[in-house]
Amino acid sequence: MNGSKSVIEPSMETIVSLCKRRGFIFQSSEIYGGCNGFFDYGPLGVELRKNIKDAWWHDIVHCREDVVGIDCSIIMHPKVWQASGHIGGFSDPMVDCKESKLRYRADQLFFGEVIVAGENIGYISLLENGNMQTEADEKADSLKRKLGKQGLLEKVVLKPYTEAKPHEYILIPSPGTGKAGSLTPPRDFNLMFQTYIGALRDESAIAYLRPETAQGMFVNFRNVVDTSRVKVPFGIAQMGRSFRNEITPRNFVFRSREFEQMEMEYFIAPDADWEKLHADWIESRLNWHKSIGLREELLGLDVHPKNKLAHYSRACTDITFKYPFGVQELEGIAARGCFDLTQHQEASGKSLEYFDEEKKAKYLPHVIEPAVGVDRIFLAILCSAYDEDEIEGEKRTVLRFHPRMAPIKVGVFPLVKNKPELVEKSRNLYKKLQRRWPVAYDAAGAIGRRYRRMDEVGTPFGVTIDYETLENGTVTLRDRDTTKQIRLNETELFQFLDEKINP
RNA sequence: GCGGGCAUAGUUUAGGGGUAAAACACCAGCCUUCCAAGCUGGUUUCGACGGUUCGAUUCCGUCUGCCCGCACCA
Repeated sequence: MNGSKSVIEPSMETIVSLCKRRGFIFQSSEIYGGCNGFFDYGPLGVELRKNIKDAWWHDIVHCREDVVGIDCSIIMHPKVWQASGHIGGFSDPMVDCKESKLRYRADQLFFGEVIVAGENIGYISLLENGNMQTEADEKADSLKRKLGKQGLLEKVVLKPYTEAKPHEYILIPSPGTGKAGSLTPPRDFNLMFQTYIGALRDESAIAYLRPETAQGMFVNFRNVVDTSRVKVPFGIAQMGRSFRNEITPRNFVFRSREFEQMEMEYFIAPDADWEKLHADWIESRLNWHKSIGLREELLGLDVHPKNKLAHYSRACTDITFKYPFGVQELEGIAARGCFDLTQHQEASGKSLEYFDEEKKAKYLPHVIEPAVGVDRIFLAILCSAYDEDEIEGEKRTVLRFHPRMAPIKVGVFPLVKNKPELVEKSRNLYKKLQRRWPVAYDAAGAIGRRYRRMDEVGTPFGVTIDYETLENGTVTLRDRDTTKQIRLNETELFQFLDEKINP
């Protein structure tokens, strides 16, 4: 009997099909053929999702003295995204080279016709720079010699790629490879989902769905400091939906266009030992993931090398998880310096400086940011919990969820359903349990079948009302992982469940 | 975004230019004193749109979705 630890590492196919079959996750808008990059959580999925979020909020906000929560609007002032850097390099039309896989800004990529003796013999292209005209004429000359053309070479007239005519896209060579035919037409490259505030589609009404929740904490830094008596070091936490338009959805809910983040900005003094604080948060977050049932041997750390850090980042370590499709980032813990507050202070013109009573000094705090995706944890929990074993020669599929995460905590069954006394007693117990936990009642089919149904959706406990219940009031409590049974009276049952289920 | 593969019931799959099938699952009933038992009955399927054809789920095209590489990304 396999009671303690999962050994199976399921395929994505297995997970996806289980999610569909048991109502954890459906494809969005499925009856219309699906909507790529979006997902719907079904009756069991919504419970698991809620358990993840509740656990995070409970452990990060309620169980700490130094963290408070906020909940910001998804649409914020467009200037927020200007200051954060999300609007910038990404709003211009882009050109991809299919061969070299390089991406260029269309307005920085120039091209020109090469005309010899009044006849077009081809095109040249180059990236914007100080002496492009000279470079262009050199390229034109070498093309002329390569093709062995005679006659007068005209000076190249350079135009940005944005002005190329549609028939020219396949004739213009890629600046990387020098070969024609691999450049795409200029395309708008949108990091963020764009929308309009108000009924009129006016340029001045452009707004964006947030691509991350973090900016909400920075923008509200002043408000929180002024109203909640927090003192550095302290954190502001938020969970909520974010949207990214530029990604390619892949790997089920791992990477989708609409996802839910749980983020915290932990503000510290500029002269604090940020490396130690960063390390503490990494350890604390790793332990948290273990506590909600992620398998230890599938968790890992990825320390980003200094030369690969984003410009606003001093250090970043990912907590990774070994998914069926590979080791991937689960949670990022970044030391972000004071980049964001500085940006918003400048852009808004409002002081975001914090006055430190102890130090008698004003400063912009630095920040440690643990940021994790709800959907990524969801998937990691499923992968950790999935197991197959054998009970008396029969194959069994079981989700070994931590009781705190299980969508349904207890299944209640009358041993047989054609004995009214058993049915009545179990309905009564079901109603009582229901007031405290999500529970399920099932009377259909043989008792073994009902146990297995509950195993497959990860219900940790089954309670069966049998003939002995009628005599002395005790019930059978069956454990999902071991399938062992014990007898308890009602008081003992509630006590037992309370200990196991609540953190 | 680029390249390749795939699309039949809730799931896994068979089939094939002429009334679409199996297993499991699910629902109802009977039976059942603890691990997917049995019996009876039942629900549900050719991703969408066009074309060829007397007739298309099957052949062709377009779209959508899914899977696998590469790129991008939390």
